[in-house]
Amino acid sequence: MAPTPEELAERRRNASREKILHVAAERLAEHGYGATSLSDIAMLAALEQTVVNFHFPTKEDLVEAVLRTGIDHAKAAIDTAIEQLGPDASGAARVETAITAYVHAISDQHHMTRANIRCYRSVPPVVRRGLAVYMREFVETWTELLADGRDDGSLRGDIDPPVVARMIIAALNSAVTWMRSDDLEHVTRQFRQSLLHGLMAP
Amino acid sequence: MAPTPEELAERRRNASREKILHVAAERLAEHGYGATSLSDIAMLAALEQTVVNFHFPTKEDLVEAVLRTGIDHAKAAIDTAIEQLGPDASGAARVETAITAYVHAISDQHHMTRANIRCYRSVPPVVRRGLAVYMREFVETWTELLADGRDDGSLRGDIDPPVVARMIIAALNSAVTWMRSDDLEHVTRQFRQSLLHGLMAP
DNA sequence: GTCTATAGTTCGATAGAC
DNA sequence: GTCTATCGAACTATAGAC
Repeated sequence: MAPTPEELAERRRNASREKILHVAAERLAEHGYGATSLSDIAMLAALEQTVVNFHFPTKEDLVEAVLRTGIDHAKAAIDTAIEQLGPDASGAARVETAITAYVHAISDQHHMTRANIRCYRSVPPVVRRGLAVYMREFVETWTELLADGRDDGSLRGDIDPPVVARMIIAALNSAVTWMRSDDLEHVTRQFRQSLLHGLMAP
Repeated sequence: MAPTPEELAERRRNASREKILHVAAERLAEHGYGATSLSDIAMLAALEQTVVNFHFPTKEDLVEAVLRTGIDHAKAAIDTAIEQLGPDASGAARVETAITAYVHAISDQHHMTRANIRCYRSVPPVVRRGLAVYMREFVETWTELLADGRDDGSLRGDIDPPVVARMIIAALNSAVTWMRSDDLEHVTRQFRQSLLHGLMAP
């Protein structure tokens, strides 16, 4: 059955919308919130600036959509990796897997996740409030992993999960600033070793 | 001897300049670069906006001065603490001391250091370039501490100092976002234990 | 849905009097 | 050194034609 004119219009609308989200993520990840204007995004998407405002009434709406998707992708990457580990894995093994999965998720080509890491703190308060619940859930994913490991005896008994969770996330996030793609495996290994086994000589 | 009119003028100039630096640091640390206008700073300093431009020709000049001082303070805090440790301390002991000193340096009331942590990534490229050499030195301080510890056998032999240095700095920096002043000692202890001894159960 | 034109802000920076 | 007045640039958002 041939698509109706309405269907064609919707496809075109969605195509523009997706294109905008994609280039916005690249631009936000690369240049940050303040240095990303709607005109820049429109130009990179080969559109007029007003078209961007048509799809996203305000800049805040657009940025929030990008960053929220970035959080979802990171969370999904971790969840998937842990599921593949099976239900009998220790807490320590799951934390190790989560570290690997997350560092991979923030490497090149995951623009939305990188945009979130780069821009979350510099975005207007309205946007941050809209994202707060998703970020909280993300932190809680790590907190629960750590608490499970502490309770099953595979992790130290004296760690404070909420504190350590935020420390780990920040440590891993820093890699977006300086990690190159050919460093990925090396950096991931350093992170796993340092965080799980510590810096002290055995 | 009574101060000459020139001396009085200079004192007044320096007082305004210091006041501007102080309130700018508070504002930058609290609201970030994009949400800090020269008018805000002027208002908080009980001055006109043009006076700010008199002391600092551009916003970039002002922000760079604040952030540079913040880096210097952090570096000085670490150097002082390590000196007090004496020349015979192991690399591991020095890293532990540096962690404690740095977390204290980024707690409340150190507005310039907190401004640097909060704003370094969102500041215009010109400013970041002006600060790059100081930041590099700061990272190298940590890199050398880690390399010393690795070489004297107190730290693991397989750590990659530049990678781990940046990881540690990011991990500690994250505390500015969520640490409350009554958490200071608890958080510092968690950081030291997690980073030095790892998360795994012994 | 997209384009042209423009309204309406905000902000950084400058000129000149005192 | 500080104040008054103002310029000019950049950007978000809206109105209306097609």
